[in-house]
Amino acid sequence: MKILLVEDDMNLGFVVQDNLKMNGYKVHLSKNGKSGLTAFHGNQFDLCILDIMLPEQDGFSLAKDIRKVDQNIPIIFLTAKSMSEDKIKGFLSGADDYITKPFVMDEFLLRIKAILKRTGIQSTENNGYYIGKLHFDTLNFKLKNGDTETNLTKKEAGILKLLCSQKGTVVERELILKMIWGNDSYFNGRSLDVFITKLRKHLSSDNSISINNIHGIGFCLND
Amino acid sequence: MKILLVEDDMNLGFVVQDNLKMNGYKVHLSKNGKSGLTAFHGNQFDLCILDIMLPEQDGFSLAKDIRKVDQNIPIIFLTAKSMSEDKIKGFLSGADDYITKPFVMDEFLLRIKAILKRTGIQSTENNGYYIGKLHFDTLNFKLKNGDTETNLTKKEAGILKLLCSQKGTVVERELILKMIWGNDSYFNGRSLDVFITKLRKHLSSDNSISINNIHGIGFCLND
DNA sequence: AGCTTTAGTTAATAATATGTTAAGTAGAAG
DNA sequence: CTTCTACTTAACATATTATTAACTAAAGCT
Repeated sequence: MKILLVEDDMNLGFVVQDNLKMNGYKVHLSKNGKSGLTAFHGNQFDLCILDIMLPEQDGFSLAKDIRKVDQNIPIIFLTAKSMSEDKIKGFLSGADDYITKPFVMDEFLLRIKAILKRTGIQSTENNGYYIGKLHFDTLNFKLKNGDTETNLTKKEAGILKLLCSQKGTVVERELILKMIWGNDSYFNGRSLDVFITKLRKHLSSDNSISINNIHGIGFCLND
Repeated sequence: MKILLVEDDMNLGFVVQDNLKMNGYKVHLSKNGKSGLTAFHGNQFDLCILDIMLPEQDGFSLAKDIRKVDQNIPIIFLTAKSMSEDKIKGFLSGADDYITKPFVMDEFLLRIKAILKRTGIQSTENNGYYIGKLHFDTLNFKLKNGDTETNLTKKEAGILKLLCSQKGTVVERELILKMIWGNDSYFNGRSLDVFITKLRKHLSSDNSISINNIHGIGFCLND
């Protein structure tokens, strides 16, 4: 049971992290939206806990970016007491909850348990994709073709996941750069091309699969 | 999806208005706070876009007046680059966002989409147009005629989108140049004409479609 | 008609974007 | 300290797209 925790106040962050660990959860702690998003792509989380007040990118906006990739992952927001309930509820989707700071840890743990139970029933966990006759195991970063397996690296898997989630339509370069690298500069851009080459090689065992470039826009996975 | 736009610079105002219309929003443009507020009372808007620097009443003050009537309507502020981030953030409530002038229209549209999604109002996204018996997929930059597809470039697609959004009426040269090239000063190049030629070729598979020139004014897409 | 401006088209040139391989780097693992 | 691994950067080859120039055609004006 893996949790992504994004909290800029490191003091609070460590306390929560320790508490969660003590209760059997694996926790990744990020201190801003950017590293949070990167972590999200490198791992398979079951739940996100996001502080709303973050430097640079606020929690709601981070949630939005996360939802681009995973529509179903539950998100719990941490809010300051001053924030009105109405306002918060406006941002919540069905899978979400929020808790007001300061909070009692026991209550927090109950909510986590509740929300995981709630979503555990309906969650159509997306642990993989079928691409042509290959199977992409997003959980273990593996590409399977019948009985042969290939291991993908974090970034390879991250990019492929993005492409899979939009199979058949264009995924813009900018989006990939933002999601996987957290920013967008010339050199990242070249790095992305290198990864595309690698992915093409990995996918070449089924030649009905292709990653097509749309010049000046982005890439599109087809099978 | 109705937007109230308050902007005293009419030049900018019209460009933004056209862009928004092109993307499926209904837009009311006011050039000062007073008429903006009047418009707000006479209509039901889903989003307000307010310039901060307005004659007489500034955007923040206008926002306050609007909030007296509707606490939840999202507001996006247009700010000059010179304004400090701190100062702006002081005025923002949770439902608000701001964007610095000059801005790229695409970014602006993304923000609007984001804020509308956040607030639960779903936008009627326009992913394509029918032109004669062709279909223009604006998401994937493709022109489809039955089973044959043509890829358009970014600029081709941009121009065609503009023409489609105003199908049957004239789109002024000036407007196209401003929207696609971002150049609202004098433009010597003949690039636009070259692109019109290219688009005509792309559309020639259905000869009921035509891009007509209105001498000295602009172009008009018909089918 | 004769002149001037605007538009249509094509081809050459310039500017950008992408594909690929290989060398460089930094951190983890041994 | 070495080795391995994932990733980044550099370098070069290609491909695609955009702009410009040149010429032709049409429209508007006196």
